[in-house]
Amino acid sequence: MTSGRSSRGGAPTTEGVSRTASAKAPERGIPEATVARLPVYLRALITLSDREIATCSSEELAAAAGVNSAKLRKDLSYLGSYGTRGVGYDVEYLRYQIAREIGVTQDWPVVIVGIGNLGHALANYSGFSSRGFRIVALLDSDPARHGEPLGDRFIRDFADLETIVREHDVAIGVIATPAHAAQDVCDRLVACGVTSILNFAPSVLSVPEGVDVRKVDLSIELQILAYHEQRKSAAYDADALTEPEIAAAVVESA
Amino acid sequence: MTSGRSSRGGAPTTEGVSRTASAKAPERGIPEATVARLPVYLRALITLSDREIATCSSEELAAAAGVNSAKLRKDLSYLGSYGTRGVGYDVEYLRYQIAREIGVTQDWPVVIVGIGNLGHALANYSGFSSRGFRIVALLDSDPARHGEPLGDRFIRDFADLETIVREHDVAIGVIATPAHAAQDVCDRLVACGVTSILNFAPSVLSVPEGVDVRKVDLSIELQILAYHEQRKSAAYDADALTEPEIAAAVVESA
DNA sequence: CTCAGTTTGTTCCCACGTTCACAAACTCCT
DNA sequence: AGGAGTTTGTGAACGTGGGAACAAACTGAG
Ligand SMILES: NC(=O)c1ccc[n+]([C@@H]2O[C@H](COP(=O)([O-])OP(=O)(O)OC[C@H]3O[C@@H](n4cnc5c(N)ncnc54)[C@H](O)[C@@H]3O)[C@@H](O)[C@H]2O)c1
Ligand SMILES: NC(=O)c1ccc[n+]([C@@H]2O[C@H](COP(=O)([O-])OP(=O)(O)OC[C@H]3O[C@@H](n4cnc5c(N)ncnc54)[C@H](O)[C@@H]3O)[C@@H](O)[C@H]2O)c1
Repeated sequence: MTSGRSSRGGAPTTEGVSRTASAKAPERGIPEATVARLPVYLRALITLSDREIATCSSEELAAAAGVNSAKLRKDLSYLGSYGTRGVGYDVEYLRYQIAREIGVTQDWPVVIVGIGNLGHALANYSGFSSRGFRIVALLDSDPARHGEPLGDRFIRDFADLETIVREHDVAIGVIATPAHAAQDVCDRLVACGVTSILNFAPSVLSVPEGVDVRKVDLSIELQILAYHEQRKSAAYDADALTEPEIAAAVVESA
Repeated sequence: MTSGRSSRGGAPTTEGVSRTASAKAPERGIPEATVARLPVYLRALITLSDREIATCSSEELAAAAGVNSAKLRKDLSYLGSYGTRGVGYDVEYLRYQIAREIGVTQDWPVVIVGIGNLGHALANYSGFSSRGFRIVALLDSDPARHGEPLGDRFIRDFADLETIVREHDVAIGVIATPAHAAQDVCDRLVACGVTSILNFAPSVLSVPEGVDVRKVDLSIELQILAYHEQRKSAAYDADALTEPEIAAAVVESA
């Protein structure tokens, strides 16, 4: 296999270059910004699919996904040429191609660690399973919680982690413990072979090379909103000046 | 002080321009990427402060925040010159300056709409109030939930939204309803005068100019992890096949 | 077949963000 | 005071991402 060549859109002239992808190695790598948008496109396509729409233009899909159509086309071009000029994209076909590229045609086993307020909400969340993720275990270190039924599972001892990860070949872990426990839990997950971590705790995790961490931080999101909110008020308040400049500005405007 | 120009990075020559901030108006604007990191620095500083550390270098603070020290210094330089060369930064002073810049020295009233699984977790979350955000109302459209006690509040009718927003001068709203209700809730929030929205529902919200929306989307985060996870396996699996080859591969594997 | 109309895939250019590297500014020791 | 050592603030190089614009590739009518 891998014989086809077929000259992809990428580097056209630099065919059988022998040097080992010096410095710049795009090598089928999709830009991170594009990867982050593919799930959005996928969701939009599923919506169109549910409405039994067979075909759509980049303009329509872009509108549904809330992005610029040029950006959408460029994003999709990284995956290949799945559209037809003059026509548009076949919804089902494109949907499958994006799902395959992201990797959600297969099922990903996931463990959740820390079943408190947030962990309970996550465990009850149906959007998990409907998008290719299967919760194989809910783990907590608190013995008082062990055995508690939740969704279609029971809360289990965090000490069982290694057994579970091995048994189900778990690659993705979710951390929903307090911040002070997060690094420790993270280390244990990594030690068991988990290589992707979604962290809800407000703490900076350090992991070895090859392990991906993404964080979801509510406080940060709110603080970003607060920053912009403050600037909106300041706009008519006092044109956003630093304190020392205020005096000077007053003089100028006079 | 200051006043002496000192040639800021921004537009130096375009001093007292009369045109209304045409097109490019950096005008003391802090880069978005920097704004997103300031809360992380703030958290790191609070940790240092709790440990009664009075001073820190950019190197130390950067390590605590999980970023490059050059990036940290550049980020801080947008706020002003709050460090001392040869010494470092005063923890308390810098902490206050960042908090002020973000706007968390004041208290921001927040409403949460949709008190289901996620809404309950958010309502119980202590990290809200400890970071300058005060939940002034928990709203749900389901009459069965009205009056239910939660944290130090009760769940109230979504219809009360306008009264509450006016009374508390709420600028920030959190949406935790199902996706199909999100746009409607968003419109109602905006109509009442809310200008910043944090959206947990997996849907694209459209808002008028001047309203900020940030989304937190668990599924997207997991799908991004899945993408990278898939590439990790593919690396030694089959060197990344092109589409036409997939069909062949599938046949082979059968 | 040809031509007009449509829509994709790609190129080009600009803006933004990251990192390096170094002068400027400070402390401390002699 | 002066010089060695330290650390900030920033200019410049580099890389990534976004958007306009257009050639290429398709459809369908005449
Ligand atoms: N609740 C929210 O809405 C919310 C929002 C944003 C972020 N967060 C963050 O998510 C995390 C969890 O929040 P929460 O409200 O669910 O807290 P919580 O205290 O309700 O739950 C934490 C759970 O983790 C368990 N735990 C503690 N140490 C553990 C360990 N070493 N191993 C395994 N389990 C352990 C505890 O037994 C508890 O059940 C916190 O870091 C919080 O800051 C929560
Ligand atoms: N539960 C999770 O862990 C989780 C994780 C990520 C994203 N989400 C998303 O967050 C949202 C909420 O999830 P959930 O699990 O809490 O769902 P849920 O069904 O448990 O709760 C939704 C709540 O919203 C209320 N509601 C419905 N329509 C409303 C309206 N028009 N106005 C006001 N309230 C209304 C319902 O009465 C219900 O109480 C969903 O969009 C979900 O996809 C949830």
